[in-house]
Amino acid sequence: MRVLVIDDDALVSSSLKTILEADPDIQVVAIGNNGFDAIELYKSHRPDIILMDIRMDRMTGIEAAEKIIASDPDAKILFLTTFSDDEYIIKALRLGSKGYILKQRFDSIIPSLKTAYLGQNVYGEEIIGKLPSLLKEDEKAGLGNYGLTERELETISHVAEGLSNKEISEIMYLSEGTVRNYISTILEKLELRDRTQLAIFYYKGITPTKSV
Amino acid sequence: MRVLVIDDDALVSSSLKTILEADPDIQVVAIGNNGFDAIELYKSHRPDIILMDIRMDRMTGIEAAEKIIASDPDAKILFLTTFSDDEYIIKALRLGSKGYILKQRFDSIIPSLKTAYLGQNVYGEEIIGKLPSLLKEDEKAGLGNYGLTERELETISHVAEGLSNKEISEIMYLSEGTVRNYISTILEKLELRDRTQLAIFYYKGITPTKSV
DNA sequence: CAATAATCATGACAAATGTCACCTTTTTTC
DNA sequence: GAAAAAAGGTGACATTTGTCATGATTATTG
Repeated sequence: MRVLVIDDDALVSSSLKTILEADPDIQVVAIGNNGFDAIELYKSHRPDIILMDIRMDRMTGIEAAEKIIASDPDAKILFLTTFSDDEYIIKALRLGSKGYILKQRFDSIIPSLKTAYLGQNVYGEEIIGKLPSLLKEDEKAGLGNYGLTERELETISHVAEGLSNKEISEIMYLSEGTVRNYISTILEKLELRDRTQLAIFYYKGITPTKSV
Repeated sequence: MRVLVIDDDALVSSSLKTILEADPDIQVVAIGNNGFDAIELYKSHRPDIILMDIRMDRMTGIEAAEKIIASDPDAKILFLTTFSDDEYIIKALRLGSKGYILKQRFDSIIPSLKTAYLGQNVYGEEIIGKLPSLLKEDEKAGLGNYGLTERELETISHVAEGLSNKEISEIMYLSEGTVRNYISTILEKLELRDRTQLAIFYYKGITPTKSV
């Protein structure tokens, strides 16, 4: 099985490579750091399956997957993420991608890859638990465990890039006040105190206030 | 070889376990998430070697190592870190620990462990390059690539925990104004703009201002 | 159709943050 | 021993941030 690994964290992608290649059935044909890499490396290497992070700088894994599937509808893509966000799950499912795993379950990656290789869908345990309610609610409120909206999610990613409210407002074509309001409600929903904790949460997946 | 793995990031520690146990010579006897765990688990399991992250919540790997070595001078400890900080290298060397690796070089961990097990010191490539200049300057300016002082480093770790200036000042027994001054100089040294970028830098090792 | 949710906006206000200038006391280093 | 660096501090100031109340518009859903 020839695998393409995409993750913007070099630590994660290199450790994935090591873990995967410990299995004789698996060969990591290339490693990329972003959505652009994913598209290019898929074209040039034609791997059997792509193992890709959802959240990455600039182009998200979902966006990259859309483009890859547009060029090859049979592409098999397995997503990884720290941020257990329902919105992404639905998006990934809609893409017709081969499944969705959480990063937390690192040791289940190889069996999941093999299952996906056979054309079967794979979901992490947390996902399976949520699936019924997700399907029942269908499109409706597919906006994450924390009830975050589309725009709020976008805002978070910019906070996690270290941008100021003003900068975010310019990028998102909003007033600075709106950005402030968005962040205020995000913080309330996530039970965080300030943007720094939000950035930490984004990357670490933990809420500092709860642990302290 | 019986190994104890300590890392506050569950993703890292679980993937380390997977990587290490792929080798028939290695057995991971326990996993811990912080310095306290390290001390307790070392006592109860008496592993041949400890593989430990340097930067962790509350107690750093260095502090934990000090305590472990105090109780067992023959303890073998291999450090991991993302933050390639000279200050830590010197501290680790001074401890008489068995070496120092950077997280970046994930695939070199097993050979490094085996080398350390034999009682030999191990250093990552980046360290070897720096070693001469470090030794030449001896104690002098062992304060990191960015010229950060001891207290500044401490302050950074608290910012990365999502604490406010006031909270940091209470923990460090300083006035809030001093904490603000520290952070101000840290930001200047690291060419960052605010504490959120600092937290991002701490975890990602990149400076948002430079990349944007 | 009515209710709800999402999106976007203002203005006002308090609190937190970051900067600056300036100062003292120890340690370290040359 | 003088100079420099580290550690700690104060007060003032501008800016940023986060909160709140309140309101408008547009989709969406029951």
